[in-house]
Amino acid sequence: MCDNYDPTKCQTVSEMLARLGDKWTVLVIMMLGDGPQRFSDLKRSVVGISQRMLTLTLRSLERDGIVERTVHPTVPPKVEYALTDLGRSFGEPIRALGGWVFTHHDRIQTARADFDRRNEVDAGNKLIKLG
Amino acid sequence: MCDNYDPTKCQTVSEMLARLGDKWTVLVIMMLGDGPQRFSDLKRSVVGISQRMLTLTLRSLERDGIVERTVHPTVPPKVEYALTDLGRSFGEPIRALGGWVFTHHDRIQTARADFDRRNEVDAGNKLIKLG
DNA sequence: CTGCATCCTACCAGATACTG
DNA sequence: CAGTATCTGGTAGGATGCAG
Repeated sequence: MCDNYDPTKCQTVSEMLARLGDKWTVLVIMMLGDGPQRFSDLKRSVVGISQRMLTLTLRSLERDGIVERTVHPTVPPKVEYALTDLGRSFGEPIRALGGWVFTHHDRIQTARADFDRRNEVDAGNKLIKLG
Repeated sequence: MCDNYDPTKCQTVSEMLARLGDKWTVLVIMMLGDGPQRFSDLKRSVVGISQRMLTLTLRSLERDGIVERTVHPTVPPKVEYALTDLGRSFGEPIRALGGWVFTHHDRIQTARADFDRRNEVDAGNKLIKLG
């Protein structure tokens, strides 16, 4: 894909893919798709995420211009996160990918089951050979 | 996204995203997009990949039904890897994502530069405060 | 409430050496 | 040629404690 393109851009593609690959990024983006959210709201809705990971994830997304951070200098502090235009447009290809997995979910599952079954058989054969 | 859907499928979505996130999967899929390739061909074309990682990557993709493995029982051994139909169709959303990054590459880069610049300034302010 | 710093662990990529 | 087996360093990420 990157053969006849700017290698710098391919670098960025890899980076964004790696970003998507981590456990939390997509979940956070999806949550923010419903509208701006406070830090603790996100912490609650993205079940299982640690404070640290939420902070790190949001920082990365903010740096890439996907998410916008707004601090209300009140006490107690209130910080809101929202998708930028860029972030919203990023959601589209992500959803496309999610959609693909949904439609092909069954084929993937059966492929895995078949593979695992074959491997068990192979393991059995190996045992026979060894015995 | 997964709110009103089968949680099992969402699990699969996460898994596939994680798959995409790793360093080599997408590269391998792209290489195979040009047609079937032997193990050592892939090793050569996917620059920097180790034997071990190539094996692992191909096994995962084979398990998910993305890649098909054909052994020719000759000597020396010859093993060919090819995309399945599922694999080829998987390429589409991936390309869509790659395309998105390409088109928005500049915005991402400037967002990052801005963010980093702001942070340097902040760091400077902190130092002033501390001094 | 938000978020940084620190510590600690488990896991994984990479290198190397060996096998059919 | 196409793998497997084993070791090791680096890192992602959770838990905890402190601060503004």
